[in-house]
Amino acid sequence: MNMKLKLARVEKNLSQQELADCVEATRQTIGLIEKGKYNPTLNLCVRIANALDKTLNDLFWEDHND
Amino acid sequence: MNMKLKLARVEKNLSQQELADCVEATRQTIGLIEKGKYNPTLNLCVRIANALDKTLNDLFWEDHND
DNA sequence: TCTCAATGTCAAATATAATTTGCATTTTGC
DNA sequence: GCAAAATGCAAATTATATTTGACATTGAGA
Repeated sequence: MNMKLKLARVEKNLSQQELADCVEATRQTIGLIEKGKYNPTLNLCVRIANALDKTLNDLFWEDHND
Repeated sequence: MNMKLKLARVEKNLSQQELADCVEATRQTIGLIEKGKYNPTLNLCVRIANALDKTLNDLFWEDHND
């Protein structure tokens, strides 16, 4: 479950459909990424980050310092 | 051309083949990503970043503040 | 020069990300 | 309660990331 992405989207008052339109993806793809059931491509991650004024790390990076 | 990735790999004294083995990918895939001719998946980007002790932003984020 | 490791490149095959379509379920506001 | 928007879900299809295998090129060292 990618909470960071979902929170960033909701903070911008965007529906999954609206975000999908912004990044030229489909609603389903956004939904799956938010649910963590997905392995998107880098380009799509970058488009999403830009659309939400975030960085890759903000949305997709987990610090596993082990 | 993804210089940041190439530099991070060379700093660790890893060949493309060795990095590929670390992240369970092929030499060709690593080579293409370094050449910027490629759109890897998020999982692979994360594996590469971890292998090189870097973050997603370190290797794959360009700041286009416009 | 002669290897040999490292890298570049190409084509074909495979794995899987992403789309499309349709319908079910849940919210939200009237 | 009702209607519409938003989200979840699943199968079939398309697009493309990744692999496999092979061969060429480059650079460093013996």
